Amino acid sequence: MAKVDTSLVAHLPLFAGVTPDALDEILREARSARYPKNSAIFEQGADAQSFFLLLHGHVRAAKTTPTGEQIVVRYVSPGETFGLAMAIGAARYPATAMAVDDSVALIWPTSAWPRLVERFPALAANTLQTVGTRLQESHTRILEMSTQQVEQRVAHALLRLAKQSGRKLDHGIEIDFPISRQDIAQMTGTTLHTVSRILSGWESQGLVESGRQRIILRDPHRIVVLAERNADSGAT
Amino acid sequence: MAKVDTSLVAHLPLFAGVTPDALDEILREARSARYPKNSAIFEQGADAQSFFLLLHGHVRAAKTTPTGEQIVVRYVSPGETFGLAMAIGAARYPATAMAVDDSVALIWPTSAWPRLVERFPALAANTLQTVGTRLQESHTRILEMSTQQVEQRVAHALLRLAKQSGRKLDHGIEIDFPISRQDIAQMTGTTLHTVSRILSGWESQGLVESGRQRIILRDPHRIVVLAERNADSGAT
DNA sequence: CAGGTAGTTTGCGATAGCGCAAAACGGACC
DNA sequence: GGTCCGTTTTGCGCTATCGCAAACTACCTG
Repeated sequence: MAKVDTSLVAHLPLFAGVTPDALDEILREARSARYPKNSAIFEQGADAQSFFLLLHGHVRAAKTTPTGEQIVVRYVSPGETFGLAMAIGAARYPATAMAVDDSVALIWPTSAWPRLVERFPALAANTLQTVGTRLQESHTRILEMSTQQVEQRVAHALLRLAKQSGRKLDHGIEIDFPISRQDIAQMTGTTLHTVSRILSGWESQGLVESGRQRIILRDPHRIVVLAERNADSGAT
Repeated sequence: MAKVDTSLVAHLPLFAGVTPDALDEILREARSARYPKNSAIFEQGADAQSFFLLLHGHVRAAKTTPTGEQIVVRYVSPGETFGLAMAIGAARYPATAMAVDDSVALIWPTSAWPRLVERFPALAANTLQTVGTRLQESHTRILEMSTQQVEQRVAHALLRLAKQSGRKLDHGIEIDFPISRQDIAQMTGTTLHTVSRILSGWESQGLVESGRQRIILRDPHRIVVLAERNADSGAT
């Protein structure tokens, strides 16, 4: 089993308060794997045999309804964990994970979790923190879906993506993994048609520049204004 | 400080794997308080000085936008914790908690949490479990808001309330705390008007019986059917 | 028991956004 | 360099749901 370089992960929130020796021991239980762009990492409903720490790339977690509609739960960035079904005592994955870019992740067998937590209680505390934060974000998303119009929700979604995975350009911020209109629709609870219309509108105003699975925020500041504007304070 | 009866709480998930002695020690750090119906327990944005375990009654957690709109995050039932801001490392409460019925809760100072977790790691693991479950539920709610029509969402919401806090009647299930049309609207991302129309419709079909802050599911089974029917499989 | 307040019902327009359809576009692969 | 497939754009009609307004009703209070 290839040795994982501790220095790459030691600073992550997951390992806060874990001694180097302990970290070494934790990493010895992991293996790493490479996932090519567009490959599935696990499927919703499958046995949760592993949990993951993303090292490189980007992963999309999506939930599917019985009728086949999907929503994007989140995009995972390097340094974040995913597939933590055991954290909620679930035997099966509640969502599907797919690499949207060539990606590399550390993988632990789910069965190792109870033992690791027992030996290193900080792991549970740290994981609680990140899961709690995600719960928060989830509630914010529900609030937005309940109270805002589609345009504002799309604005918020893009700003969040830019913050989380934005690559700074000379003039603007580019979301640095491939993302389609459909993906954005699935993050905001709308349709790809509506997203397309909105982006077209923004493009003609110089707010964004976008193409096939590619979005650049050309004027983040004005997008922030859009995002915060409440529904009725609009055009004259 | 009044002694809390351990036998009342020993079986709760929060204390799974905690020895009676340890439980005793944990409870010694808590006090209990009574909250009359419609009184605020804490306000969104206030310093998170305490966390809570509900013993009796029902508590509504709601989040408010800058513009004053509200959503109901959840209803807390006896045996559940709330106000766990520290779990996510937040210094302020992210929502407002209000007793919807005369309620009693155990209260720990937030400052006690790190010490308790250190002495009793099972607390962190157990809390992780419940927070994880809530995250799951949150995602389900987002999925519903994204893919279902208002009527289905209301059906799901009522069924969930009935399961969580339903009182079985001779013929039907009554939600056993006061809940308004507005509350249901805030759980499902719609308006009280639309909820009222939907309930009126259901009432005329004998699905529910309802009045001022009171709802009885008279025919849960048919409501399940409504909830699961997808949008286009409707009337002829 | 009268009056007031908070919750509920209902009608009636207005509209944001959906759903369908078709065309344009851009890459990737042969 | 041509072909093919997935993505994006755009038009157009439709409708679920909102928003406002007004009337109604149940309960609480004095």
